[in-house]
Amino acid sequence: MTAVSNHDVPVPRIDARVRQVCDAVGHFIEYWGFKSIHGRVWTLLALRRTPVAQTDIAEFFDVSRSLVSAAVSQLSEYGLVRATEEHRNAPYEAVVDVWPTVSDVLRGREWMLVEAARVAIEGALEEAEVAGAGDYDIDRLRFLGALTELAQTFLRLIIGLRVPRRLDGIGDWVKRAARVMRTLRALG
Amino acid sequence: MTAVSNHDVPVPRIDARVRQVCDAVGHFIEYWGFKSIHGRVWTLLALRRTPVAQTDIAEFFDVSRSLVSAAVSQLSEYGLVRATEEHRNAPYEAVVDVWPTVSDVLRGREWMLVEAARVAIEGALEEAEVAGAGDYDIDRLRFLGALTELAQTFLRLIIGLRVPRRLDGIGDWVKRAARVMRTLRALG
DNA sequence: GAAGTTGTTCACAGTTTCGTGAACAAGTTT
DNA sequence: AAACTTGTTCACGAAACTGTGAACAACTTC
Repeated sequence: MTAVSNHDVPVPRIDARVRQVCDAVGHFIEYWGFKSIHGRVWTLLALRRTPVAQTDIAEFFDVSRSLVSAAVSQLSEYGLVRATEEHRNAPYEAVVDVWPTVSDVLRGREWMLVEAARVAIEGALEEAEVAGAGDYDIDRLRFLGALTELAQTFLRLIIGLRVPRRLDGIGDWVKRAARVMRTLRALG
Repeated sequence: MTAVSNHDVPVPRIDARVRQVCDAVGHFIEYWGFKSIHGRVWTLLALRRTPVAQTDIAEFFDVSRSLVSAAVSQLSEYGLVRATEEHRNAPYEAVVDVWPTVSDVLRGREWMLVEAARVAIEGALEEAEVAGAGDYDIDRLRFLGALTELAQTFLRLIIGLRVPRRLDGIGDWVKRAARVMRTLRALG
């Protein structure tokens, strides 16, 4: 695929649309601790019918091969992408079932953060009992403690959740989830 | 409060514990699009029984007054903190009910991101119908579209949710939420 | 096996982010 | 009103992040 032959083959218009989808997913997951390039690469692999080589990916997004190499290797570690063959130059495909990874991230990252807060609050409460609360409002501290436990309850449950993997059945899932959430909302 | 008199007054040990709590909260909210200093300042104000001046805040965290000034003014815009009097040097207190702000953030930030993805996917699907799908798997594209709608359903419901404001009653809330989440889990 | 292609590594440039300190404005105290 | 304290603004460093290009290693093809 040299420059000359490339000149004669017009880029399909669908490519531009798919690129927009990849960018949107990239932006979205940027707010979830991943990098934009990870979302873009995963989305492209998820949408392509056949596995894609790193060179193609780099060309598609107009970025360097080094960037794609790093992104693919990290996505591979996360288990979000896999090589279709054994050898080094094998093209990659997306792992469509991303929930195990999302679940792991929540368990690893969010849980640790909340747990650190809970421990700190616990320590402050003990110190307050021993040496006095000083300028601080102990009830507020207890409230924060209760909130961390609430967060941990949710995290535990969300981690155990099952998210639909295939297209069929997702409609029902949405409806049932909506009904349950309405119930939850009424309780608040 | 000069350097000399300060030398004689030992820093209460509870302060160090509270600082740890503030740091933990700061780290946590860093993953939610805010800055660490915002979480630290809000937490200190929330835990102090009386309003706090900016100079005190800066001293407490050992950061510059300029940083605190910016942080407080942004927290003020968010409605997470408020001056207790009208004049410029008034000390600040925390707004404990943070849910309206969290809700706004979700509505503003997350919704826009998901909506952008949905629109892009919609466009790609239309293009595929007109000009053909090329190398792409249309079912996968439809699946992504269904996921964005699922996400939007959840966002809509979460935005309408009520989170407890006071300490009393939070225990019940946690229990009921847990029961509902177990139900949801069983559906998945 | 020589030449070309693909993936990896690494030092580096461009940008963004975080926080500082100095200068200034606003308010307080004596 | 002079001296001091407090809050604001802004230009600026330090550090982190993103992506690049060149050099190299692993593979393929002719």
